[in-house]
Amino acid sequence: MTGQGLEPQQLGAYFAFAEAASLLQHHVEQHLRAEGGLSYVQFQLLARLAEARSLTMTQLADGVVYSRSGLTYQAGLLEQAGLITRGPSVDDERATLVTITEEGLALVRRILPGHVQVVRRLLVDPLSNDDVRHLGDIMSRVRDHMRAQPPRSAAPRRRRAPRSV
Amino acid sequence: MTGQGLEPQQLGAYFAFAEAASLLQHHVEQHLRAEGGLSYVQFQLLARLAEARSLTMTQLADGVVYSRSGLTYQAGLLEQAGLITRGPSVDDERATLVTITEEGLALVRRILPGHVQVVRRLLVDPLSNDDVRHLGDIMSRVRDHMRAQPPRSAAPRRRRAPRSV
DNA sequence: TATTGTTATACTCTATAACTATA
DNA sequence: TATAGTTATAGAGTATAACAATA
Repeated sequence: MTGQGLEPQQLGAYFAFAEAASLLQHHVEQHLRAEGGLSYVQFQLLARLAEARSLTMTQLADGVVYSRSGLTYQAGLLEQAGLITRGPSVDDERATLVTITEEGLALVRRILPGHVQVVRRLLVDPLSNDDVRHLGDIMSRVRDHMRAQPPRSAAPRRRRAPRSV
Repeated sequence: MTGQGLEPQQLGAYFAFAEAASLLQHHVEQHLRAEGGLSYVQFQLLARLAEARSLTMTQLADGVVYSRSGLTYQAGLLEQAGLITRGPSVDDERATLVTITEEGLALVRRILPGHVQVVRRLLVDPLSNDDVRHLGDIMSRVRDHMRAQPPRSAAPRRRRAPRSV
């Protein structure tokens, strides 16, 4: 049964979680921009491609971007910068296959160590090994639970409520 | 000693944390916009004011917004919408005192239950009481550790690296 | 001199709707 | 018909720099 409110402890956990995530993201973004001229989204896209080498737009979008056109926009920037290329897919001629270039790989390799160091310094250092294990376990479950929820990245096309403020 | 890389387990915890935070934020934003026509930032500002009634711009900015002008912009919107008022401070005539209106309070009261329910459904429900306690503890420590790091909200005024992509 | 806040401006990013093409 | 991707467009948001006023 999904109850009503939240206990103070639960609310506190939520607030701490939200602020920690916001702070970490802000620090990481500053580092990525200063070090590689990339936004967080751009870095995530490149990091995925660094592992997979080639992905379709839809595969690339999943979990990173919440609209199709948003990915097209970012892919356009990354292609202009020579970090990726886009070409047709042989399996499915509707699809666009995105491939990381040597320059893209080089950029990821150059930035990644510093990125990891920021994460270590801000997130890992203040925690014990046990904490980190717990955090990974808890967050994996929460993530999987949310992934199973309705709205996903490039899936269905829905409306949007207007901003009233 | 702050070491070099991160173990797979540590990296996994970071990825799960980052994705869970992104997903939660996205769901919460959708709810806030649909239910109250507010962005997440706007809701955070109002929620703070609902508790404190009155805060200076600097106090209000802390932990929510990372630039002064960004807060001025948001405060302008909230004031236009009749949710807050801005006036001079008696203690410090440089300061602007932001006060939430009855309408602002009513809006927060109307939205908060649904907001809490989203957080419960997505973050709290898949966790045990023990998990939640752990999460709160871990995140509080991480948050405090990051708060103690150099860059803070409306503090010093620094440069920004150009976007190269 | 340092701090508080605003303004002007430029830019990044996101998302909806309409469209093309292939499955 | 459904899916993959692009384009056009409009709007929201952010941040830097320059500025005015008070401490």
